Amino acid sequence: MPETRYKKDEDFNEWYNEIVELADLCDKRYPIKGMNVWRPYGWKLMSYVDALIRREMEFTRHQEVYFPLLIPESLFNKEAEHIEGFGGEVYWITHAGHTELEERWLLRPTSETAMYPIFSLWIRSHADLPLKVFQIVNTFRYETKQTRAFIRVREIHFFEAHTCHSDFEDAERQIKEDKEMASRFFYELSLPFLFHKRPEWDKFAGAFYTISIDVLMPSLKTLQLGSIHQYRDNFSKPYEIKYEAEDGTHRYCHQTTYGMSERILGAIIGIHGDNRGLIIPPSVAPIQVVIVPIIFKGKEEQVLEFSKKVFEDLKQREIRVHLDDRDITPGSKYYDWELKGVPLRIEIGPRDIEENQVILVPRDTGEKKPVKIDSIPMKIEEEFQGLSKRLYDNALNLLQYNINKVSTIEEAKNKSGIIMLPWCGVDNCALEIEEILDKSTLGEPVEEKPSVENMVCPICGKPATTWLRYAKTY
RNA sequence: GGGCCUGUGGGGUAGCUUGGUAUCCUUGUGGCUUCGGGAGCCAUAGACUUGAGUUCAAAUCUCAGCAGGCCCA
Repeated sequence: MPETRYKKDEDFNEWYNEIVELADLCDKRYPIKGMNVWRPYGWKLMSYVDALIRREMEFTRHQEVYFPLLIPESLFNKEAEHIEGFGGEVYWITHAGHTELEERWLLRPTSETAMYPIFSLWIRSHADLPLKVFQIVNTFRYETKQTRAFIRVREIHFFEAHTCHSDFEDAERQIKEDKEMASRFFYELSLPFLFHKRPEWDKFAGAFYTISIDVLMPSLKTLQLGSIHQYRDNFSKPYEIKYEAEDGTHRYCHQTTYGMSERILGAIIGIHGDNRGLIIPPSVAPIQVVIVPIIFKGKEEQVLEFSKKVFEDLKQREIRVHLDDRDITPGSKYYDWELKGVPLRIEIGPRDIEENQVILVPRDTGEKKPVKIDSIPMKIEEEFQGLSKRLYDNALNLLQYNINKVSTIEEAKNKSGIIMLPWCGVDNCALEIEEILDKSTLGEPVEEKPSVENMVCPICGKPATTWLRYAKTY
């Protein structure tokens, strides 16, 4: 039984490295660290993830824009904390052609500083608010640490939504909408996640507060898949994004952002995959159904014709279907498509044609199910839902099983995965816990807030004000 | 930020200690027979990470760069 050289549960890191290239997602041979080539299959997968994002953006009335890649240094420098936060990982352009530039330009590490001067031109009155735009672009961060395909890269495939509001309350409503959006979106991808209010010392550079979206990888490290930021008026002041209110006064906007990246692929690969390859949720699978004809000598025509009929029918129903008529053995095709994570396979051989049926095989269970020709579309729908549900449930088990709610350092030391401890609210206490446990702070739980009544901070012994989660992170 | 390891056809490798001849598997291409879980045969193509040094001679030894992987902060 051919499987990956490295096993997922034995050496997750190596398994991950192996599979991203085997499955034709990317090519890591490009000679710049952290800049990988997207291969057609990987890019297609990303584009379906993007399509899902665009659908959510449409649904929540955001408009797509595209801002320039280059930002002049003077614009970037307007917000002090922001520069501080990103300064060390910015790529600079100092020359153009044969001349040295008078003012340096930088490659966007994110687009606040490109967008906001323009927002200040666009927004005149309260009638222009809320402004809700997004873009899906490449951003650049000079990573000095170890890079990893889709998880830590230097050229990031980045989704960023930016909104401007008349006041703090309206910005808060936006954040509520973002959270609902995230819940729908990640459910479609069968990825259970946790929201965290990030600690003061780890929030986005310039934000009032930051909410992270974290998933748990099988390595028991968490992977942050998204960020939602409340900026309040931290950016609108330096960038002068003001509007005239109904009463004629001029006020600064309140802003939010929501960002995600190709790390979503990292999570899909890492969480759903197995030792045979990827398992891609049907919602984003480049190929949702692959048809493998079983061709016997003397019956080639018959089998191919029948297969084509099924293919055309499914195509008309807007199922992303592929007919694999390559001249290689069926078994070889099975392995191929399993590696690429196609959620459903249909086998069609002479025996099936006689029975007026096909064989349906879901990627995760591998169970072969005969299905009468008329009920194929219905069964496919059922199998898609079944597969998505199984992926979700497995991931949810992994997550829930590895959240450890404890009250003392001693208990915490014996646990792996995500640790929950009571916290008094003082930064230094949490930082000390990070040190002792050798984990990073994820933040406070956001959705469900378990009671901390009678709980004390395990460091200083003072009454706890909240729970705080810690984990090893990517 | 610090430390360790690695770089050989498209992919995976042998060879490196002890300098001289590059091994095997897979893949690609053309052909014939096959096809319900990686088919067989024949023919054919394809590599020593880059630079400098040592040497009659470097895949092999030394140094540096680039790239990849691991561990620690």
